[in-house]
Amino acid sequence: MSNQEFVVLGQDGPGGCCPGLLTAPLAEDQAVELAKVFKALGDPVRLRLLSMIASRAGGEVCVCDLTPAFDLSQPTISHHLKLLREAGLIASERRGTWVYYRLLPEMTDRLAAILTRPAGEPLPEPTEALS
Amino acid sequence: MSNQEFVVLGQDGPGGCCPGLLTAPLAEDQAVELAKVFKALGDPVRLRLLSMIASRAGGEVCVCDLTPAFDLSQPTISHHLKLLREAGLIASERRGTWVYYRLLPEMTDRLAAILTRPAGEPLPEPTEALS
DNA sequence: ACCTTGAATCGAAGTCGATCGATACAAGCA
DNA sequence: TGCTTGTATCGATCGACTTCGATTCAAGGT
Repeated sequence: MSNQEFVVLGQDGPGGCCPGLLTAPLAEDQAVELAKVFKALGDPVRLRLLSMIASRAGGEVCVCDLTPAFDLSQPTISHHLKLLREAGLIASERRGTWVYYRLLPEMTDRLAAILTRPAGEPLPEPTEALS
Repeated sequence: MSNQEFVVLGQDGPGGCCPGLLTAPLAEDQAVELAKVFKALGDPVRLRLLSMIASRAGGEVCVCDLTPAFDLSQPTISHHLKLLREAGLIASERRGTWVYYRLLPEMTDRLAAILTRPAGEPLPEPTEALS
């Protein structure tokens, strides 16, 4: 593990919280960081992995339970889990022979906040059919 | 326009709303559909485009205002706008010589809901440092 | 020590995606 | 009609991504 690059995202200096994406033009740096996380979510396999991990009672899933749920090789699943981990969406812990993954809800919370518009958005026309 | 494929996402049969991603294991079909939208968000240029469109007072932006904001060719910007449009995130309308884009808040609202966990999530350990 | 099982890493192969220049299409104006 | 400007499409290039088999690493058990 040398030049691996993990997503940290903003930190929202004390006082200010969640610039928003839908309210201000989003600086290039923030766009690059955010895109990494969304890119991690932009694959059906990873979405299902995340969903299986997040929805598990107890909050943890053994890789040995995830791998057989897909028609993919074990290295491929491991690769996808690594991408989700580097995106800051999940964390892993080894206990004995097995490795357990769990959701990092801070990241999904942050994404949800970023995609939420601040209540009374003007909404130019209610539902004018466009292209 | 023949075999273009636009994302419609779920429709949430009458009564049930927003399965959630974080609460249930997410079926393969839904994962494929959702992944298309997140993939559209998984690029810094598209995130900035979406942000510029969404945060614009009046709700509309002319392409002629978007293109010069990037160090990219006009066909490239047009391509990114097309992907955002096919993902159901924005819509376009031609008025005379110019084409205007606006946000489709239904999709961002849906994504925000999908990423929101249902209030009292157990949260196994408060903040135990993992890998 | 050796072997077995679970998981990660390592190349390699094939596909997908971002970007460009060239070109086509749309709309207004001379 | 032709010219000009704004936008979309086309075809090609090049890098990134998904997937695999083979291998390596980690931990236990014999």
